[in-house]
Amino acid sequence: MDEQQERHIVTLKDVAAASGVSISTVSRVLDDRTPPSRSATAERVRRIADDLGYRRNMFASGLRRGATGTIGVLVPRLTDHVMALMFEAIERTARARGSFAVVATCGDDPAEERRATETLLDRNVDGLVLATARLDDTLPALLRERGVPHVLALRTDGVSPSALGDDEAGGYFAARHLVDLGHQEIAVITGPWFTSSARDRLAGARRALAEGGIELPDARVISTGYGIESGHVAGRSLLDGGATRPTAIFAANDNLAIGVVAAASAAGLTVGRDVSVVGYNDIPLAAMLPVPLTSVRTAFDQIAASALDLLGGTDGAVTRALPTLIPRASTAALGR
Amino acid sequence: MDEQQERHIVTLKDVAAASGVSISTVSRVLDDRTPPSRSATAERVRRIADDLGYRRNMFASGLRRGATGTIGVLVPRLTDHVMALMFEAIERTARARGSFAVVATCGDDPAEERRATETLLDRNVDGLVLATARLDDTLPALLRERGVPHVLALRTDGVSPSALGDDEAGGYFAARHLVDLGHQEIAVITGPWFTSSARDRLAGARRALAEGGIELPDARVISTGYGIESGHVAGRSLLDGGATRPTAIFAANDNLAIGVVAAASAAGLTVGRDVSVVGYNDIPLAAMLPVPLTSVRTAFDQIAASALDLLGGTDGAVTRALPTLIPRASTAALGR
DNA sequence: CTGTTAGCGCCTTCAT
DNA sequence: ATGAAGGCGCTAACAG
Repeated sequence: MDEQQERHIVTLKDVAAASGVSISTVSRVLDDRTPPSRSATAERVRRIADDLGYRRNMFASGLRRGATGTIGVLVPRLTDHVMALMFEAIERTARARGSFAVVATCGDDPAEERRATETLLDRNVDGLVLATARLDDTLPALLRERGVPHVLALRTDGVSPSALGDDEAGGYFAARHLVDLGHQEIAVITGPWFTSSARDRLAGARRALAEGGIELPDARVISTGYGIESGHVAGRSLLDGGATRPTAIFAANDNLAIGVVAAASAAGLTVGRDVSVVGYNDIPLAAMLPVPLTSVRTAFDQIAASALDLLGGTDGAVTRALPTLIPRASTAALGR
Repeated sequence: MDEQQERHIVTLKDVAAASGVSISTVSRVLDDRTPPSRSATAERVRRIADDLGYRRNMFASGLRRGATGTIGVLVPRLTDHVMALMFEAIERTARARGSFAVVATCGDDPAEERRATETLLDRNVDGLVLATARLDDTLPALLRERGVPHVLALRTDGVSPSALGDDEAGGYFAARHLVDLGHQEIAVITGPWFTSSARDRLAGARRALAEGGIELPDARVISTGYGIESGHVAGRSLLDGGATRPTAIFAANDNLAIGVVAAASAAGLTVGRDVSVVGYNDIPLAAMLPVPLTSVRTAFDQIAASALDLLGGTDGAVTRALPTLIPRASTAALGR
């Protein structure tokens, strides 16, 4: 279809020459930020630009305008399914709003986080979405000082604008579900203590248990990482406990839950019969496990939308998207 | 530590003024592409630039130089663990070589793939890594015509430079492993037929079976998607078959294998005893499943390194990184 | 609405 | 080794 050989890259000058108007006119006609003119020349210029295969040079354009139509996203790692889902949601949302999302990964290392942030800022992003916040992190404060537009996603430092899931409610739903099934011996495995999500999910679970008049001794609360391995270790320590073994476990993350399930299998227990397990986030895999996993579904799209809203917004707001409990076979009433 | 308030962004001009030299000198001193000068002024300028918190404006710089130090990566989706692993490997490698990797996702839709490619090219990437190639895809041809530096990763169209895993060898290892365990009734579930990886893995499996003098009837070969769900469906159809049921299944992807395992559980079969299952890629989850999954480990880092090598290279080469079989509990000798 | 003019910040000849 | 000058492609004032 396209016959033009793009050996030479088409610039505004070429389009101007071909249309017999000035460069500025072309620039204005092709400006996508204003409602497009419907005048005859405008139409013609647009057609010619299209025929020639003109594409705006983002460097030149970005140099001149302030903004770049790019937002930077920082996540610990994309191999964490939760982060991949979050980023894809942000990417979709950004695209729908006409911008482009670039991602950088930084593991769990604050120094690396700084470095990655600088890298993104160097690329003149219009704003930053951080899915890395620790409660003890000073990066958000630094960004606030520097006046860099930013928003925290999934986790908060308690100060900067944040687009969160309602982790307290999610934790409540999960634990309430177990209580409703008649469980009394319940344990909670929560994520790293430096994440707001870990604390809030535990707080929600505590509320549900308190309502049911159920004790949650400290020995039944384990704070650990967010990886499968952590769940495996925690699960083993909970399930090997013989008589004191809990009949139900709320893992504050599907990875943890998967680790727990593996530990249960290894201990000869059947999940959904001998022990009930609830996860969190409802990653697609949850539904496809040998024993489908009950989980709390996080509204990633809603969080992404809020995040981009807040990026534009004026000052420190916090949104909390309500999650949904998805009951599956991994949880069952006590005593079958 | 940094005391300067970056209200005003520091440019070369500022550094020049503060050091009492010309802009061009500063520009030269700070040019990271050439071996850094060790002269007195050079050292001083570098120090001042650092103190002032100077950061090169990539737009201005990119506008002037041709290159941007950015490579674009195109993947179908990051929620596919394989793609997340591939991208992270590319990101790491790129960073180690001083560039930055940006990713775009495009699903399985060729039209969307074009759009995403244009988006990346608009951002003046120095080159493109595509992990999306279909055998019937015309995008690589288009890029070749246009002279856009690019390399295909994981999958090839058979023409453009490609950094692949040795899928034929991997398929061979997987099937050979099953043959060695004494299995005779073996089925293969392979990925979409438009991917070179699906075809090559099947070809390797065929070779191993042929060596063992084992038949692979067409009914025992299923070509499907690369998702868990596809594996579940395929697994069900293979395992429900009563007497004709295979004793071992090679799934050309861990997702497929997980789906098969779920189907096996649902059919009341114990994986590793009643049926052996081999996956492919050895995603971290594979080792953590209730029954740890035997899989063929893909050398993502090696593929990433080759990909970036080929991006710089002259013309159409193909590299194939040798994978490794990782035996686990999901495969066992026939008859226990 | 259109064209002219003047840079955005940086890099790179070309002279010194 | 250094400085002066021009321009990458685009956009934002400023006239007309």
